[in-house]
Amino acid sequence: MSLPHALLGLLAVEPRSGYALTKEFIDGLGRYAWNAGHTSIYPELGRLTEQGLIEVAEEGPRGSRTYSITSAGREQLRSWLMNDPVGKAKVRNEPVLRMFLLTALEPADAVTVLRGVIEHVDAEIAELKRTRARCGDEIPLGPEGFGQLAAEYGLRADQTVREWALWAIDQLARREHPRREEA
Amino acid sequence: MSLPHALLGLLAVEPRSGYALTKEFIDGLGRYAWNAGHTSIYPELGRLTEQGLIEVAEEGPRGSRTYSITSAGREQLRSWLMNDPVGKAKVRNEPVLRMFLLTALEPADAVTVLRGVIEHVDAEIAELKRTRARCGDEIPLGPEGFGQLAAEYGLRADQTVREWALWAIDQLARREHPRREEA
DNA sequence: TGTGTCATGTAAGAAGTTACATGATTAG
DNA sequence: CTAATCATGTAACTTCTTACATGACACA
Repeated sequence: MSLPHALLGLLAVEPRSGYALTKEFIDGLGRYAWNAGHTSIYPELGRLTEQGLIEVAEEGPRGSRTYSITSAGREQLRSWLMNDPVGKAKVRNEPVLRMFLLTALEPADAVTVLRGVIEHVDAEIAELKRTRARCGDEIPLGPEGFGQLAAEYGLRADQTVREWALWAIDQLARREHPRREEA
Repeated sequence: MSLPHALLGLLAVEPRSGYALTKEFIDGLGRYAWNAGHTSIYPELGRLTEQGLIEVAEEGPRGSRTYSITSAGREQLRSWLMNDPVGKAKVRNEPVLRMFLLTALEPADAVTVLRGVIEHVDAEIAELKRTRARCGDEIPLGPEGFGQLAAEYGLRADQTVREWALWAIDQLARREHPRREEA
């Protein structure tokens, strides 16, 4: 269960409301790392507040509450990130699962899907490049820097998928050679 | 919920018992794509059997049942893979989440973690390369081919993480320049 | 005044994890 | 005969998703 850590991490970078955090999950973290809806986020913010790891820093217009991380929260986050040194963490990645299962399809079908994958990552790559161009070369500190590290990872991950998909198409084409008329 | 599809995919490649499927999740699919324990797998096999998507092909020694996919199951899998053309699938990847949250740490701490990440992927890369060397250059059909596509993806993904981590360390070093004595 | 976005919440049900439990077979 | 692995299962608990629900504020 990493949701509380994800929230602590986001709040460590910048205080935010539950609503803002939800949006961050939808189009930031959620794409590559961890997705969550507002119905998990709000109750979790309540629990973290009870535990003294975050606190309400400000109450705004429509009953909105801006949360910020406490020093206890920062310590907790740090110990989570520094201890248990990578490895046994759990992965649940549907796009990757789909790629792995492609071998169960007829090669021709698999190639069709792979072409779709390439189209999709191409669109994402273009978008990430546009974002990066806006920020220029220097990596700012704070919230922008955060997005920058993540965006760079996203870009590289997408490019890797792209190249792998091209390689896979080539492999599948070779397999199709021997028997062209198989149903 | 992709577990049933993951099971259909594995059984489409080769009939297996629940026990064998569980092992596949632990050291195959589970690392990059989708993890599941035997306590989710066995009940799901029951449900898939009821739905006629898989069937018991053989009963072995210790009450073991070898399942195989039915043609209905194959169709179901195909339509899942071919339709909804990538995109909105859900990701929940703890290792990646950890990487994203690194910006919330002191640069020095972040670098420590990143070094650990590099060590970890180095070990994994070495292992995958050994596996690939055993199989040689040609990609066999069937179960081995399946593992091969996945292994190639794993290798490329790990190498991407490795390079990104090096890049990130460099970025963090630059941030540290201006103020060396910050706590 | 009404449509859209902001902002939060509850509740039921599905899915997944952890702990517990059992017994067969194999290798030493 | 004993430990390890094979092989499956149940039950309680936690977590997540989906559907439902409400109201404030902004803009046209």
